[in-house]
Amino acid sequence: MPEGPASTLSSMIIAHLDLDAFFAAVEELEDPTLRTKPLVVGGDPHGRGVVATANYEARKFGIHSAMSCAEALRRCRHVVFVRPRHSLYREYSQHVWETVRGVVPTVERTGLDEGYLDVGEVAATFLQARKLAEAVQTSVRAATSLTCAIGVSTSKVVAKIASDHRKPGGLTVVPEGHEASFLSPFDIRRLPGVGPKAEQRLVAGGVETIGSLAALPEGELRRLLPGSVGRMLQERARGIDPRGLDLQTQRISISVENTFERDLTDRAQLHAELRRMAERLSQHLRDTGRTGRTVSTKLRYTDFSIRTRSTSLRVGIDDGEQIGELACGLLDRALTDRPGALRLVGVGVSGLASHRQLALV
DNA sequence: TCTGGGGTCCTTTATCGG
DNA sequence: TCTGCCGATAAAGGACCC
Repeated sequence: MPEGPASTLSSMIIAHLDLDAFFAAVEELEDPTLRTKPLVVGGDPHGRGVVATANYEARKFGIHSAMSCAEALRRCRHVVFVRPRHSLYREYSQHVWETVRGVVPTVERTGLDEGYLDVGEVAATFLQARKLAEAVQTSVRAATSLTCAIGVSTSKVVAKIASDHRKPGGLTVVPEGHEASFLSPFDIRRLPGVGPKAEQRLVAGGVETIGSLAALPEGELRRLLPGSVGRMLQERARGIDPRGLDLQTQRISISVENTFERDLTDRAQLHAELRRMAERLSQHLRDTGRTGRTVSTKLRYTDFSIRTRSTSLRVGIDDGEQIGELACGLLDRALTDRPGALRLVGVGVSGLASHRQLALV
């Protein structure tokens, strides 16, 4: 693709960076004997755990993220299972992003292992952007021994699909003017925002590639994906995505949830579980100097359907007993509306405020 | 004994005061 | 006094993402 010194660019240049099999890669660095083995970071293969990350050895057996660990074990008898160590991943992640900011200062982190870079701030052309992306890859590797894939284009959506294009470790640059033709052949599911539901609807309507979504007549689009979602996805399928980098980092809600080893019906046990989770939540609130005004309880029934009940207070709270009490009341309400055994309960708070804000200023 | 845990955003519906 | 409308906010559900 041509990427010559394209005069002045009115549009953005955005890169998307994605660390390769991040959790698994960290575990391999911590224990190099894992490097040659199929590895899954995730839950209990004999319980209800799922795969968080599989290394590339494990992927050869068809193992991938979100698959149940039991299924992963069936696909490869000698796969090694490791429990996630999130605080370790956070440390590695911080180191990575500090390194990235040394090359491109403006970054939006969208997860421990991925984020967008404002390359346009440092590069004027796509040729320069490519050099910069290579420099990011080199420095991350030098600083942390981790590898990453990067996509560069004029928008978030194209940069993201580009970073996914050559994995692991690849670099894909899609210059201005080539966005739609680059996206066109990809499977519809690769478009961010198209999940299982939208995919099903689109495929039922004969739309299987991003290009055919881009070309879909207005009426057809409205029939398959009503509402603003459809229009937005079609715009993105055409490579049009006005979103800039979102640099604000404040949490909107925090929550704790737990799937039981076996489904639970006993009210006292459920209450005890909620109270323990409320205590954890409360600890987290106090550690970070925040309170929440809205408490919600989440129930997942055996058929996987989800109910939530929530209640709002006039003032924020951080007390574990109080949150637990409210959460139990909400659980009772939900179970009155729809009785049944539960496989998961959760409790969350939103409407967060930081009560040390004034003191810090 | 399929199917985690932590989030965000959007839409619809209910409720309430003016 | 009754009714309708409007806007704001809360509550609930759904889809999606890593």
